[in-house]
Amino acid sequence: MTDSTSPRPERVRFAPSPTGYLHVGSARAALFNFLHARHTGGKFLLRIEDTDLERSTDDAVRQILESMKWMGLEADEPAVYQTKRVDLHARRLEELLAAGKAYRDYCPKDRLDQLRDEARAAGTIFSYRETMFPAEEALAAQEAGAPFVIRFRTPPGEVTAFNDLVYGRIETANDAIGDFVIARGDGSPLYNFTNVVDDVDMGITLVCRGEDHVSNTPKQVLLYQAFGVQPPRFAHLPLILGTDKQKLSKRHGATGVDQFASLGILPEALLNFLALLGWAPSEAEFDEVMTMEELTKRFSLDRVNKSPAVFDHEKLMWMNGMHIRRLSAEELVARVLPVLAERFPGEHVSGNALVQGDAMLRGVIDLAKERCRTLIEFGDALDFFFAAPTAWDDKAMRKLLAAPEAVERLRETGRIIAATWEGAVAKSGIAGQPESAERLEAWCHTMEEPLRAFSESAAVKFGAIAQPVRLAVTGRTASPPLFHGLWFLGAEEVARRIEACAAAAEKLE
RNA sequence: GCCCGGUUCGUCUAGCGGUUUAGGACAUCGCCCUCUCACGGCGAAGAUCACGGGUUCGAAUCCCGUACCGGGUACCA
Repeated sequence: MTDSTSPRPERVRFAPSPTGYLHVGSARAALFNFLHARHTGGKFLLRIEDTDLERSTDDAVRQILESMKWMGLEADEPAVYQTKRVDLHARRLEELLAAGKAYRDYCPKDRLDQLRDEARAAGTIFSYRETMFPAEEALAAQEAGAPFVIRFRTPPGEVTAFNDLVYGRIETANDAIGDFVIARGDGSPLYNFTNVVDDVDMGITLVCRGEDHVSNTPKQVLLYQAFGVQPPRFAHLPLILGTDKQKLSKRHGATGVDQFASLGILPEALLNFLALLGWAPSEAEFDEVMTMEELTKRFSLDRVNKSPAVFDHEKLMWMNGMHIRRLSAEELVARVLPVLAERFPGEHVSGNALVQGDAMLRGVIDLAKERCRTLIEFGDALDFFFAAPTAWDDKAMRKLLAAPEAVERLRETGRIIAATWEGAVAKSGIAGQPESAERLEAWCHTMEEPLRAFSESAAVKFGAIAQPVRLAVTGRTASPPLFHGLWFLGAEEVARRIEACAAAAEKLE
């Protein structure tokens, strides 16, 4: 069995241009490179392509680095900054010039535009050749010290091809490529050139990047040939689209890695989701929720799809919930705590009267983990632990507590809870802290018994007893398990909230 | 315009000439679990495999054309 991607340790790189935040499409390219490197036991490198001084910013560099770190996709070697390698680029440029593989082109811009227009009018592709600018004019321009660019002298008549790991063999006629510009008039090198020079210098063996680069690839292959080196292998990745099948952009919602972080998305969930956009393991049925270890083990570039994929935000949310539930209790607390601290500032988060200490916090967070799809949602689900409700769901109030006998039943329920409390503590062996889930469980059962009895004697369903209490205590009809919540809140607080709600119900109109 | 690429349930996908009444996942709907909401379990609905021609005993799978979508067409990356 020959596997084209597993045995040889590969040196790959992620090469973003720092013109903004890290887009999820780029993040996926980074991820695929990372997975491939790990899968083959190779190296994952980072190169900042900042040769466009107009658009590159330090802030973008910082932001990209931060996002990469957040995702855990850190490079195995120090990041390479292209602007710091001007000497190397200049040297390579001089080599090409000296070998006659590149030349100074003096054709003025308006002349170029004219040629382009002519080609378009004729319905053919425009590809520049040095013969298009008469030699004598070029000589005159040179002597006059006119501006020029440096172009690669593309061998005419040939076909340049490469075998893409994803798209297969792609052939391009050199005459459709033409003599492309590799350096600006001021001598600063351009993308296709620096890309090749640096990939050669960094010993890159496989280039994996977005599909928008396929048309650049033949030019790069030509450059590799000009330098007399074997081109790396190539793998291009299909684009990520929005729900309207257009290229994913800001108007589709979050597109930046940093935005997903602040939405309460776990990096492992984002990565897992992104991995499954355009790639799938070989089994027809498999658990889609995977760790990086599992992804690394199963990942293979030759199973990447050719067609673009729509970014399904709903599925990301589901996957995030799955990853939240798979986190250990300690890990979960560590992730949720900052969210809670920001949402409920001050002494409330740890050591206040309602939620005391980390053990309490941990217990309370655990109550919500099955109902939260993002870290942010923990704040929504647990808000009543940090402050008593100031208002109760109006629809529920009218449905549950409109009748005077219903309000009286709520008060009676409150009295039963208060009366049962201490006995339940004693019987369950639970003290001030939730030392064990078993004891808390026992406390809940002991508390539940007399309320069950009450519902029977009152000839109402148990829900008719529990729901009003839930409403009183949380302000809502949906919450984490009621009895667990009561215990964390404490007897006095529960009593206070029940009375406040009952009083409000009486004023209902 | 020209060059290149893509097209399987709403979405992500499995499928590489017969094992397919096209499998799984998200979302949707129903049932179960149940103090609510979730989680979990079970089930349903959902794809004339873009369309039209071929090749073949046989095609979602191979070939050609058309349509639609996308990428590129820079002294950007």
